[in-house]
Amino acid sequence: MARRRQAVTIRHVAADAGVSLQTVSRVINNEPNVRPEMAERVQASIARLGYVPSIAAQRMSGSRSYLIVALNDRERTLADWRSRQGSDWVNQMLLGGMLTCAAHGYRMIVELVDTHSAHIERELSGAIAALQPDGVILTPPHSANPLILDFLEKRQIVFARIGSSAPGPGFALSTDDEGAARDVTRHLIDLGHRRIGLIAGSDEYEQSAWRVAGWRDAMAAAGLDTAGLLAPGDFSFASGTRAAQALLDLPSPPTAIIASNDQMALATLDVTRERGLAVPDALSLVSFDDTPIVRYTHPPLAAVSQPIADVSARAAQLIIDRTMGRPVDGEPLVIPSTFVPRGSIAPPPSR
Amino acid sequence: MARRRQAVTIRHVAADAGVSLQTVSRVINNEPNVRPEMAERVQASIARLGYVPSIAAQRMSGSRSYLIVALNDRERTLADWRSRQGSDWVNQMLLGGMLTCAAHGYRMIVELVDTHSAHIERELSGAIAALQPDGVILTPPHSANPLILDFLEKRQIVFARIGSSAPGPGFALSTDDEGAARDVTRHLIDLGHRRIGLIAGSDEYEQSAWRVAGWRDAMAAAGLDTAGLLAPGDFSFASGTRAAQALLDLPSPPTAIIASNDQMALATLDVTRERGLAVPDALSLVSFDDTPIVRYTHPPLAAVSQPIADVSARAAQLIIDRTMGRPVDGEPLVIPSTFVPRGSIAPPPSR
DNA sequence: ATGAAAGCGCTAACAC
DNA sequence: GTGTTAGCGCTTTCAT
Repeated sequence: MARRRQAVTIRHVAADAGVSLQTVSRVINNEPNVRPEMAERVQASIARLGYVPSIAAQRMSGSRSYLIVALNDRERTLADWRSRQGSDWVNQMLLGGMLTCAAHGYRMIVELVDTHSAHIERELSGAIAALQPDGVILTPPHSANPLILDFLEKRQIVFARIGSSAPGPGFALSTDDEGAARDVTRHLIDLGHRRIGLIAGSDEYEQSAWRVAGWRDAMAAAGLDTAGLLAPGDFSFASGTRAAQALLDLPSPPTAIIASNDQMALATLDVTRERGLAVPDALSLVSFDDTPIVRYTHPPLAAVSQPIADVSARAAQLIIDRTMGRPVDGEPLVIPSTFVPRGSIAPPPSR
Repeated sequence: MARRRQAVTIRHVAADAGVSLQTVSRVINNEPNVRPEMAERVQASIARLGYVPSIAAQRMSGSRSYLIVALNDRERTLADWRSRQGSDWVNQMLLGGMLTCAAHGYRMIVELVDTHSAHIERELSGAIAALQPDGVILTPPHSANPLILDFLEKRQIVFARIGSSAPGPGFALSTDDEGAARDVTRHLIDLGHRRIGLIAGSDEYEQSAWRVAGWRDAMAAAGLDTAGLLAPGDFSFASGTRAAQALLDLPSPPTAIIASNDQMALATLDVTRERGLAVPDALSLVSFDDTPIVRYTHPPLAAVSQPIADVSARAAQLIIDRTMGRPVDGEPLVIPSTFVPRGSIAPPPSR
């Protein structure tokens, strides 16, 4: 194996510029107490030699590690990747996170941790100890896992919670799921729907409750009853099938269904097909997530699109700013989702 | 900002177990010259204290960095992520790569580098200097970029080339695109097709030429002419549209078209729709990649599915083995693609 | 404003 | 088999 030694070190730069290591270090880190002309000379040497600091060495000396860990749920992420159903959550997270990180010399590194693991603290602790990241971005359902939150808070690690709206330790960033659910429900009501069913997501996700709340809210505001119209689900296709069947078996079935994610919406679409129910003529259908495939189903599904890339970009930015010691607004951040109407919605069938 | 110091270091373990640092180090790295009972005692201390080595420190001392960089083309990857067309190349790469890495205490870290950049060596060099990875996994088109290959070889960095079949520096791993193209073409010929068009991919990708070769080969073996049936493309939707139009404008148009990727196949599907050509009755259509959405088009597209997860898992394994000093077979590796027949293929229309 | 010294956590090289 | 020493590349003290 090749001896791996840094080709160009701070020492080379210092020698080349005729200054001390310290001065070079100050220039690299934009620290004060360097005369402009000195700084310029050092910069020239850096450019000439093609010097890039080793993040391992920076980390070792007690400074930043320039690493941000994005913590995703192992089970769910792997299931998504294996099923190849086009879930692009991780892609969107990387899109926002990596670009923001790159702009500041940071790297984003994806870690999979099982939120149900009995040893979750050990797993997390291991990842932290090995990587020594400057910050951690939590994604649902980790964002609401008290074991993880406590651990990070205790260790004083800077972190962000994506999909959380509560204040508390760590930056909270959410996508206004309640508002989105309310808007969608209102949209359907405006189309003339009176019985609108909701297929809920897993309780483990905070979003699930918000979506239910938004739907309830809009229904109540319109004076509509929700009794029996809430079907439990867990984001899986199978649970979507069960929920859709339950809703459509109702004595007075809904004329519109909102599914809390795309997989359950696809399941619902399948159920309607089996029953010979036309979408959107006999049943309107809306989903959450807006993964790529819902644009290709027949009909394409109207969906709530969530700005995951924006959210993860903001999360990374907050962590970087905080790490750099810049003043940061720690208030919970809400980045609105958008409703994308497509062919799966229409006025209810006239009786 | 919180002072970031390792909570438990090798020193704590050594003290706890009553041995020297070196012995602990040997145990961590599974090195010889440690009596089983000693090793056991050390392991016990490690477990009790929850010790995990800092990879920064390991790197610093000239050992492994436990990092593998996966180098993807910046422009194309970002375009895929932004367009949200369900391209799951990166997901599949992470699936295979991350799991293999994790099994050996490694991490995979995605880097985006523009293969066309004038400063590509500088970009690469910066990433290497900052991260000091133990190995690099090249993806197309980087796998065939001589600037990158030379750079890595010169620096004696262990690397793998995904999508390359030529021997040479670095491990070559490919998916038998030529064989897959041959099989698909033969499949169509067996269905009765005589005029089979091919929409080629970008020249920048080695795969493009192989797919053409496989198609040519199968056509020749069946005594069929390919004159005029090869349409250039560059993997983009727009190029697919142009290519499909050119093929279908032929005096004697093909009864089947093979597109070198899903986007161009989708474009072809659109063109057929505009022209009122029924797929598969009037035209059979096959694509390469098998991204999630092609299962949801109407009709769903038959496609060549490539084992990206397997390939990246093998690539990571090769790098890790080599880094660990284990004997490794450096021969080019071929992991076959599989053809997934779906509703878009049928016998040609009878005249 | 600049430099010198010490040390981060770990492993290579060398003793014993 | 085990321990000791030196040093990786950088930043943090603390001098000057």
